[in-house]
Amino acid sequence: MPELPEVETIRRGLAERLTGRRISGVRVLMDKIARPDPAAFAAAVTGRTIRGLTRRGKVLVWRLDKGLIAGHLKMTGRFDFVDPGTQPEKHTHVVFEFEGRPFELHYNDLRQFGWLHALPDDGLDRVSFWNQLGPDALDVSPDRFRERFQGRRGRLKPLLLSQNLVAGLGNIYVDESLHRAGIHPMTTADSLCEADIDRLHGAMTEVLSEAVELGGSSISDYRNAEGKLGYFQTKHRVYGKSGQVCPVCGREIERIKLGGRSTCYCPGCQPAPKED
DNA sequence: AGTTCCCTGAGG
DNA sequence: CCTCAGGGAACT
Repeated sequence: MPELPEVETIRRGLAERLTGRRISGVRVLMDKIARPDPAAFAAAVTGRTIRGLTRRGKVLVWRLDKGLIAGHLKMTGRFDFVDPGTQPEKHTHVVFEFEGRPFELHYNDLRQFGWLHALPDDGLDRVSFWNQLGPDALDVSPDRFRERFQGRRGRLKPLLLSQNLVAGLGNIYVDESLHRAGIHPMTTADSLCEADIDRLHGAMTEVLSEAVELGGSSISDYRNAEGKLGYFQTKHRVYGKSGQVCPVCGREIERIKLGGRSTCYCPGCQPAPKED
């Protein structure tokens, strides 16, 4: 489940090895992963040199000398550097080869929800997902954050998950940010005062930047591009910890369903909002 | 605003 | 066998 800190960690790993490198060949093993279609993807990408990688929310963008690749890992997407000629694994869907054969890069995705989209330089704005993407969660000012949430009637958990308000948070970092801010996930945004929203922004910024520093959270099978684990999961206070004791106040962490997502919170640190 | 679907593997 | 996990699109 790569969210912002994991995608950022992967971005750094890819940038280190790929910047300045020329793609000599691409093999698409699962058609639906490569957009707009496998042939167009391979044609657009083959022979191109990678200038660098950027990120907005959970979307990775490879900047090429001509055109770009936008990619989304969804929950189980992974990039693996492997020796040239390595047999693709069961769930390897795209293989990149590079000039001089220093290594191959295998895109692996067990659930096949992720995608890689080859686009012309000005093409990102034509992808609806990009158009609707809010500002990056690590790049949004307190003022802008306040503007985006103030007065909204929805509950905070689904609002924070929706990428068009702020981009990059998933289930882990929403639960962790709300706990650090001391705000119950069912609270509606319009019931927060300015100071509450600022505190939420601060908590989110802290959680995300600490997670980036530790290389993200390795729960289930997340690895960075070098196959290494992240360590932020050791700092989780509520995510995946229902029934355990809150490290801050000692109350038992509870789990509810909200917007179809399992949601963990501490009833001590995050008191329930007044009834609707 | 809530539900369903996409997909596979893990766990009951 | 069933249910759950999850990001986001596409419904209702």
